[in-house]
Amino acid sequence: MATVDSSLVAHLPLFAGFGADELDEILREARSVRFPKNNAVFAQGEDAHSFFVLLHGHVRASKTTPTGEQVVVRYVAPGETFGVAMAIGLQRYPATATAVDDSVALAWPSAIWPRLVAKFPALATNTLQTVGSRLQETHTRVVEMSTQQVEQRVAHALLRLAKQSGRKVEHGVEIDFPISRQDIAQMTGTTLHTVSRILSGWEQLGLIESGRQRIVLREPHKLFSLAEQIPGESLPPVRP
Amino acid sequence: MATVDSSLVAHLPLFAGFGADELDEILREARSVRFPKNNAVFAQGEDAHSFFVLLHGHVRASKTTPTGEQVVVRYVAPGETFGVAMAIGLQRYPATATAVDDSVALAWPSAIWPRLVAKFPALATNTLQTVGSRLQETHTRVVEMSTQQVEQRVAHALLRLAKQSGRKVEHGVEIDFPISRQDIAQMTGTTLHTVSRILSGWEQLGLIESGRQRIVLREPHKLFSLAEQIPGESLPPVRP
DNA sequence: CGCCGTTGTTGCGCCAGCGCAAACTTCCGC
DNA sequence: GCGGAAGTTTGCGCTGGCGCAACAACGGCG
Repeated sequence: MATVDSSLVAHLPLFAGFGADELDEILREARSVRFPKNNAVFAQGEDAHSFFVLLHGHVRASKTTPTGEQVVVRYVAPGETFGVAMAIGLQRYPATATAVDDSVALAWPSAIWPRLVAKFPALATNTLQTVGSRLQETHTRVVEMSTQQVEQRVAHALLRLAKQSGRKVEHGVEIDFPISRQDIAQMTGTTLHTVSRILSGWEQLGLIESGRQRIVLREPHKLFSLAEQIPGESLPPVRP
Repeated sequence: MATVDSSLVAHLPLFAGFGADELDEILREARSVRFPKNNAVFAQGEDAHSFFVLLHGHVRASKTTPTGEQVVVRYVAPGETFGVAMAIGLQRYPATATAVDDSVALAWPSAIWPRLVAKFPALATNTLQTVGSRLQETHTRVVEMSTQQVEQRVAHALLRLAKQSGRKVEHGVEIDFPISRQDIAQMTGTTLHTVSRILSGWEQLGLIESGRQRIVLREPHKLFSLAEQIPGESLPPVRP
């Protein structure tokens, strides 16, 4: 297995403050793994054998309830760490990770985490910041679900996805991986029917352009004002 | 200012793995602060000057939206850390902390966190576990809000509060601090009206006993089965 | 190139829970 | 002991969004 070029990952938050030598030492312990589109990286409840840094592609983390409903926890973009169950004191993965596109990740055995952290304490503080940010984001999501209408939550979700994984295209910003109405429903706590209706409405208004598992934001700014809208205020009419 | 007796806090997760000497050294940097009932410990947006360990009492952490709505993030029980904004990379507190009862906390200046962590790396790993658990809990909350009815969410909320801060009383388990219908509504993403109706219903059924800012769970087990109930199934009738 | 599974759209009826409003109870300070 | 503030209860009407159902469009595969 070819070693990973440290210059590719040196700038990642996980490795902030590390010198080239230290980085090499850490990377020597990693293997690079390829996950074809729609394949599982790991499954909820499974023994947390490894933790990962995503290099290419996109990974969806989702939780399944005892009654079978699925909720999307987050989408992992390149450069982000995931599967850090061991670091936060879990023996098993609390969610399922699925590659939504052909993806490549670095993987370390969870078992070496304690040793790595003992030798490189900055790993712990860097991970603490990462997990802290995720806690903030999840709190934001709780606040949104508590106080906003479905339409606003969907708008926020799209804007976040575009910010995290948006790609400039001719007519706006396209979300850079396949995502269905169902996925968006599971991110925002609603049904695919409602999401479909909302997106159809927005397409009518020219705010977005969408197809099968594909969404382009044509008017991110208008979408943003809609996301912040107080229910009752209405969007200014669109010029035909 | 009297120094804190290390035996009182030695067992806390934050200090797991520390010897008496190390603990003393850390505690020497702390001051003990008293917060009367209904006083703020810190406010959302304020400079994150300190982080805390709660010794006595109960603290509510809540977030306020730009439009003025409040959402309760969590209740802090004795022994728990809170206000660790600095550790997760924030300059300002992301929420407001209010003592809901007369409370006492240890406080460290946030500024010394980097120095403490450099000297005692276990602080970082311990905090990582704590923040990780909170992330799990918050995810659970998102899943509940996405998939469950209001009644089930309220039941779960009460059970969690009772588990965390329950006190055995004659007729059941009482939540050991003043909590209003409004507070529960802000924890579960509903309105105080709906919470009031639900609690009244449960009181009729003899599941709980409640008064002003006071709730006793009389039948935690029945409440639990109600919390897990698939909507549509009904609770077995109560014997008169 | 045609079949089939997956994904998306849309109409319709219903209801859980919200918004509003008003009355009541409990607690606390003076 | 009184008055006011804070918390709670309850009725009523409305509606956002869900559940169901049927259909349409797309794309991958043989």
